[in-house]
Amino acid sequence: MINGLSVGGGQQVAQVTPTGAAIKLHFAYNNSNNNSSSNKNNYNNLKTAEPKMSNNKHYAGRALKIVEKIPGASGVIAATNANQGAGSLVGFSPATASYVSGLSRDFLISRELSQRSGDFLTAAAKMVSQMGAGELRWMPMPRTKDKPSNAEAKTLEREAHGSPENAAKSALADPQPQRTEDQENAFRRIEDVHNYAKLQDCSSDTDDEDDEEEDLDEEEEDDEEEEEAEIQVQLPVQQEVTRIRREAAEEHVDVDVVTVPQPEQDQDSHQVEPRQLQQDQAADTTRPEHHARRPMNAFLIFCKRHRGIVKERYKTLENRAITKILGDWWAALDEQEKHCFTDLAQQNKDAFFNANPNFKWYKLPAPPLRTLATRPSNAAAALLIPNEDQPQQQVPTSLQMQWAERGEMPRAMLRPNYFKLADETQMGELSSLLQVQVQEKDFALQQVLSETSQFLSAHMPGGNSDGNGNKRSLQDSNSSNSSEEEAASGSSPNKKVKSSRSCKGKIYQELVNSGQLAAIAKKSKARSPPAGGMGGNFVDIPLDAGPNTPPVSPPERQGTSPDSMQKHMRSVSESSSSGFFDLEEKIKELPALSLDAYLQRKRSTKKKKKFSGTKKQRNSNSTSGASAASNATAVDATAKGAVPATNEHLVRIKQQQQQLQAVGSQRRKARKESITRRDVSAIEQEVASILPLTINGSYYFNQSGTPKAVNASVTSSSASPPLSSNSSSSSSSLSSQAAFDVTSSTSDLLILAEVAANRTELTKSN
DNA sequence: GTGAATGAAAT
DNA sequence: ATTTCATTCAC
Repeated sequence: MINGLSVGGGQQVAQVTPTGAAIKLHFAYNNSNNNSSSNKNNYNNLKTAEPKMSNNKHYAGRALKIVEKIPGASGVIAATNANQGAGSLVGFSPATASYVSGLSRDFLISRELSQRSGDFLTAAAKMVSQMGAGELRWMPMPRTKDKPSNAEAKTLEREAHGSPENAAKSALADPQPQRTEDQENAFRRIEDVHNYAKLQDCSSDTDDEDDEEEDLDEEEEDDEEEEEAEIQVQLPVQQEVTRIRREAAEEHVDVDVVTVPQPEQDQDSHQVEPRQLQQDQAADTTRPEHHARRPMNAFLIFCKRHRGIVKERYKTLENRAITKILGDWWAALDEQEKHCFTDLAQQNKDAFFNANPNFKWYKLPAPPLRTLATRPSNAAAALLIPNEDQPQQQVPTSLQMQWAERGEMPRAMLRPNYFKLADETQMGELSSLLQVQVQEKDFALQQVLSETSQFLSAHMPGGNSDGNGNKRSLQDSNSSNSSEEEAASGSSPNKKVKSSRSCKGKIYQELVNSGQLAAIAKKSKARSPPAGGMGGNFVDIPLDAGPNTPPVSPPERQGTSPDSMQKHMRSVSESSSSGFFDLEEKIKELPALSLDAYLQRKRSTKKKKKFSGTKKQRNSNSTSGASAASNATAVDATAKGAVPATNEHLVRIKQQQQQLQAVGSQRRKARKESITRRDVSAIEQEVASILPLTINGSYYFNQSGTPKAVNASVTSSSASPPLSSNSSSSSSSLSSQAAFDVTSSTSDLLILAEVAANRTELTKSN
């Protein structure tokens, strides 16, 4: 049997929008684990089912999909008909193609149904014959999903039309169909579809469709019960099927193609054609429509810009703790300081909405949560990892993010594609159509690419320079898809270009050459003088400064640093793709605020507060009690064991801390229980238990005590003067403050983090 | 209440 | 493999 494609494999869908002009191809790769093992079974017998249609009119816009499954290949192919007779595309995944002996390896066909029905049919017939009717499936294109929970789009099948299909259906349904009949039926179906397409004139299904589709979402809602059973059976399969976006309908011209690479696929496929660009765009296929992500607000931008900085300094802090610090830091900023962030946020927002006029803050079913894997950073990482020399940890690049948005995109990038159009000869109008549509956008892209290619050829003697800028560009384009904006709006669907890491350098260079990066390059150079001495709060921190990655000197970046390259690339690509608003880049460009300045400020604030007497106490009750314990200063203890460097650091922090005190934001909510074991609170507790800290001028007490077994080392540490040398030590107020917020103040956090870190190290050493 | 970024940790 | 968390902000 054809066991199928791994469900997890990939999904590919070709969709033609009703309007003649609009052709939408969607290939989605289904990353999500395919859960149900049952899927396999389902695949084993592909059946053709008749799609149900509640309304013809709805149906009108809808294309039928033929889904095919190939052993070993996860690909699903869907063919849709354009009702209007515009064109329908049928895509065969390479794997499929190969599978079908009769077809050429890369056989992808797209054509207008009406005009080239013959070819289409022929191809279909071949497929059928090869695969057996059982393997063909008709599917409606609706993008409905039944539940948000199911990330995968589920396609409901609907009746294309007509009764005749039932027979066919039943036949097809038969698990062990006989070839001839099945084939016959399949063939017939195709024909019907074809005819239907011709007849139908759906002018536009857009809005209506949506509604309709929603209805469809509920499987059970369909009137026809009869088919229910079968549908359900197929359901799993359907799930796998990529959801096609309807958006295309809205945008007639828009061509959206998403390709999902299949593992096996060969590479040669990368073609330089515009389509790939398109593919990028569609990336998220699986996702619900609005996949554009909300624009980041000022704070998030700030976080993005500074998280790495904070993290670098407090390596041991948990991300959440860092977030807290960032929050606090943010709160400490004054309007002016915030201005650049707020301003950028606003710009971004404007650009975003510009690009995605239809974006709704709250959209339909919320898109499935992004999983770690799908997260921008991760996704990118995954992609990049293979080659990456340097892990890019820091700020997820915009590319990553974008990829993440699209989810599957990355893979697509990696594996060049899968969805190719058939030979141009065969493609006929399709390609021209695509090109036309894409043309404009591509143009800009092409320019950039060409530059890049030139650059490459000039500078990269290595095999890279294929001389064909296009290719490269195409690849790049695949990956690229940038900004959210694009995704949703489709405003610049085609353009997004992102390069896979291999091209980073090139891209970067391109950008530089093109002048887009010039500004950046300059900046970086400017920054190069490490001396940090900018007086104000702003610090020159290399953008990249990530916890692990040492700041990259400008030269490096330009030259070869993969990371930097990547980032730049990204930004470049983004910018080009997204209408030139490159948030990522802009964020990088933003001056980093000085953490020290912030700390300083904190101190002073604290002092003031101190004087004032009570501070805010927002503490929630946290129980974390630190045991009263000893007086030894934690710091010292830790210091001993700890790495020297850390020590100093610690000390410094202590001091700061002492002074800092006041800052904690009042607004913070009580901390929720943390799930993490080693979460900040835990750290705090430990620390507390171990050392009676004076934080923020007050001592922490534990109420309940249980000092945790502290490391011997720590304990052992002699009591040395309290952290603070100064005022803090004092005391103060044991009492009231004693209750420190569960969420320790940021400053406390910092200290605690240090301590914890040291402690950890000590432990290790022990 | 949601999700935008982030990434470790929990599930 | 997914969800939680911690933050702020805009809806």
